[in-house]
Amino acid sequence: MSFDPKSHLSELLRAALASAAPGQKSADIVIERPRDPSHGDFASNLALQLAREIKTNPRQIAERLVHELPVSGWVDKAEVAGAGFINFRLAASAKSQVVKEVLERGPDYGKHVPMSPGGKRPKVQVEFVSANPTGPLHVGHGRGAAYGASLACLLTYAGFDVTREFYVNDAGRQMDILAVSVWLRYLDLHGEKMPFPPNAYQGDYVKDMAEQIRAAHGERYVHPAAAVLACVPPPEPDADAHLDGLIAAGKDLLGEEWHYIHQHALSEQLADSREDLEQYGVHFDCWFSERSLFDTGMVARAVAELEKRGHIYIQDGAKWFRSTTFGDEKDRVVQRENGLHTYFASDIAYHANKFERGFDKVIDVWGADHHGYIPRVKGALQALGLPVERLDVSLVQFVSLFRNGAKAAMSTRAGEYVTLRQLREDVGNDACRFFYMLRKQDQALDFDLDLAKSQSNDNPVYYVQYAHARVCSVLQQWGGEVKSLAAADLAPLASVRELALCARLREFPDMIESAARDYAPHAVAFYLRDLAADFHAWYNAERLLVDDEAQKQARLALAVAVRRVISNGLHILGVAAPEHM
RNA sequence: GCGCCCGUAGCUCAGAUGGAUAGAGUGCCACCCUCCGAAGGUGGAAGUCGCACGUUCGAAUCGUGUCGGGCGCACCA
Repeated sequence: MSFDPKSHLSELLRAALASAAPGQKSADIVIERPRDPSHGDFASNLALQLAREIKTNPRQIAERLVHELPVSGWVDKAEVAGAGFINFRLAASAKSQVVKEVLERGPDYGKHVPMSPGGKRPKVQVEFVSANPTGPLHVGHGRGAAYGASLACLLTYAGFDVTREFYVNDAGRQMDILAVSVWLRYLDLHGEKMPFPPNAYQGDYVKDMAEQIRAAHGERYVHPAAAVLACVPPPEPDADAHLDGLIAAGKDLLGEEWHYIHQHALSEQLADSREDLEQYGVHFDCWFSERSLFDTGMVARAVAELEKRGHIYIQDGAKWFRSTTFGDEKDRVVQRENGLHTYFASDIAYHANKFERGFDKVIDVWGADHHGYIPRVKGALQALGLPVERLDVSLVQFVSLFRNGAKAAMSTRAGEYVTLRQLREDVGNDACRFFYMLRKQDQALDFDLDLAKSQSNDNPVYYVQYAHARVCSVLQQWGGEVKSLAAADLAPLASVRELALCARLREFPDMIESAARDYAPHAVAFYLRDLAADFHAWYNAERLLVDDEAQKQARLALAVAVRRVISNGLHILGVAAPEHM
């Protein structure tokens, strides 16, 4: 049976309240941890809140409450302080109790169990990264990936049944541009020279794919440059019309074989992203294809449903969704004049599908530049009669790269970017994942490449990992059976540092809960840094392997508990907990 | 012009539901290994929480205004 100080103190206060102020016995009781340790281990502002209601000096109320407080073996002292706070000091035994709990629950310490009687965990989906498969992932995707993966794991700890999903944008113009880019490079390899459009994909990976196709299929897809350019408008003045003309020429000349090039480019890029992410420790349960929404008719059905509900009108030959009804700044096209559906239309179908899959919560992790997109998506869900409050969008702000003190350009199209892969090779997976979590997601991040690399030894991740490795090292020298420590008598843990460390361990589940509620995995990184600091301070102040056997057992038990919580926390962040460094 | 995010120590950033003397890291200064890993620890200096009003017992936190920075306002995805 574990001991929870907050609920215990709250019960005590509830009892005191019933006799001190019966009229207010159902008031909210908040127990918080004071910042300043001299204010005790826990505090309540109950008297301050009651003061307004019952028009009495808060200090008087607090005095009365303390007087009526039932006696408890866990509480050493309850006193009135400041304007009317009630400060509690716990008995040492109440504080060190947490060590036992950590050792018993092990990898599950910090995990919340479902409160409902049926024990069913709410289903939540986290969709993140969802980068266009038109080139390598870059450092911006790296942030979204680190954030989404950590958030998903955090939510698992918080008691949710989590599904991680990647939405594959395998339909639409961007993929056609990639396919035509590959084809043009391929033609170039066969001596069919023509200017490569500046708004096509420039990266070397495009040439690599062209080379692969030549190696596998020789001249099969070759057409003379003159034939390709025959009906294509010139790049000036409309570069997009030129590019679309090239795409049309490709589809026309290649017929069914256009599909091969398109498919090859798609599967190559997707495989590359998937491998990159797996190496980064980011795993997805589901890769959801945008094209499948068209193939199964779901996009058309979604639009038809909106139409049936009277939210669609036709103007200039296009079908518009009246999103202004739901607070959007203007109405949006769902089906163009040429009959093709917009990306927005497939996104409506996609979100409707998410809801059909029965998630209690759907979380979209988007780049901050998509924030203007939120009202129209929520509006569409509302128009379809779906429970829109189940959708949360978490915006991840931009990553700006700084190299040699200057902001580096980053455009996939231009091929000027630093890939996630390069970044990982430079600073390492652990430092990379942790570095991203050192900043709140809605805060713009300046990633100084030179600094990240040169300071990699000062990176906070090593500080945390070092605490873990130190415990491992001590245990090795001790040479005893770690499991036996679960039975250790914790009474010798009495110093200020030891009890502070215990309090820190006690915070872990609360931290998980609030971080999960706020979708804020960065809180885990900050917590770990604090925990490691408490541990290092204790380690330097007191020896663990002392002669006194009881003392040694208790201290080792505490050290093992610290190691366990560090490892659980690092696991959430996708960072290794090494035994040696 | 309209909308969203942000403004906290020299620098980089935390600060849930409003709470007590606003905190870390880094940089700077002074110290600590014959002793479990010094990738560590101890102490010090460093602040008008952009600014101004307002709400109240109490505001970095909530409201209004204002200044400064970022992003977005497609029949692209």
